[in-house]
Amino acid sequence: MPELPEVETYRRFLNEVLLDQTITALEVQDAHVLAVEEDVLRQALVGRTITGTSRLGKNCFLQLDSGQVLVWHFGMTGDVGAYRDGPDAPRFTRVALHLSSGLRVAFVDPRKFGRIRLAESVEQYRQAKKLGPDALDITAEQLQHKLSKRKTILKPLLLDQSITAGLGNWIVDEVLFQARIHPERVAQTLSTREFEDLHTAIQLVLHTAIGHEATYRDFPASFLIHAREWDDSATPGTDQHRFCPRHSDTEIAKSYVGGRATYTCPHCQAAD
DNA sequence: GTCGATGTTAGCAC
DNA sequence: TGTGCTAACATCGA
Repeated sequence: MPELPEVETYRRFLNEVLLDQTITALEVQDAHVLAVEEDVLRQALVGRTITGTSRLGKNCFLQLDSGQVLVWHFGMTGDVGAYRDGPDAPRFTRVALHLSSGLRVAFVDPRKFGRIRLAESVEQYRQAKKLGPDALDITAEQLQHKLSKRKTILKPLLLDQSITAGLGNWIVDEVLFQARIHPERVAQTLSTREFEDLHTAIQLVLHTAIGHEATYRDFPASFLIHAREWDDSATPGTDQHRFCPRHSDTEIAKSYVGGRATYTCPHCQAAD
C-alpha cells in the first residue's frame, strides 16, 4: 500500500538492516520487477556496501559505495521483508539481497507493479522522473505557486508526482477532507488561506501516518480513512465508519474523480 | 466467475 | 504545450 508514509516506514526498516552491509548475492525470483538487466544489476551490487538510505516521494534509495544508487519503487502492492533461510522468504518475494550479516532482504510485490532500478545519483533519477519536491518538504508558497494558475480540478494535480512527490490516492482524499476542500475544486480558485490549509493538512496527514508507521487502524478517529472499504477497524455489523467523523449523521460519499475512487464528506467539502 | 484496487505510463483527441 | 480520458500493466482477494 505504498504511498509516502509506507515508503518512509520501509526506508527506516531498510536503514536498520542494510546500513554498512555488503551485498554478497542478488537473488532474482521474478525478473519482471527489474527495470535494469539482471546481469548488469548483479555486477553493480555484489561486493558493494550500502552507505545510506534516502527517500523522495514514493521512491526509496539505497546508496552504494560505488556512487551508484539502487532505487526501489513499490508500485501498488510492494513491501519489504527480511529472512534468514530460503524457505522463510515472504510470500511474493520477487528479489532479495543477500547480506554479509547473513540476513536476506526481500522486495515483496504480489502484483508486480513495483520496479527496481539503478541510477547514477538521486538527482539524476529525480530529473529523469521529473519528480517535484517531496510532499513533506514543499511549502505552502511553493504549492500555491505551482497550482494557482491551473484551470483543472485539484485532486489529479495533487496526485501528479511532478508537482509534489509522495501523495497517493488515499492521502489526497484525507488531505482534502482535513482541509475541508472538495476534490473537484478548480485549482485556480483556491484562496491563499485555502492553500495554507492544504499545506497544513498535508503535514498533518503525513506526520500522523508516519507516526503510526502507516497502520491505518491506529489513526485518529478524526480521519476519513476509516470510511474506506478496506478499513476493518469498525465493529463488525455496524456502519459507524461510513459516516463523517465530524458529522455523525452525514454519510461519506464515494465517487470517481479523474478516474480514481474518491471519498468525501458532502457536508464538510462543499463543491464550490 | 466478477469486480475493484494504494501507482505509473502511454496513447489519443482536442 | 496543456488537458482529460482511457487502457494497460499482473494479480490478488472479496
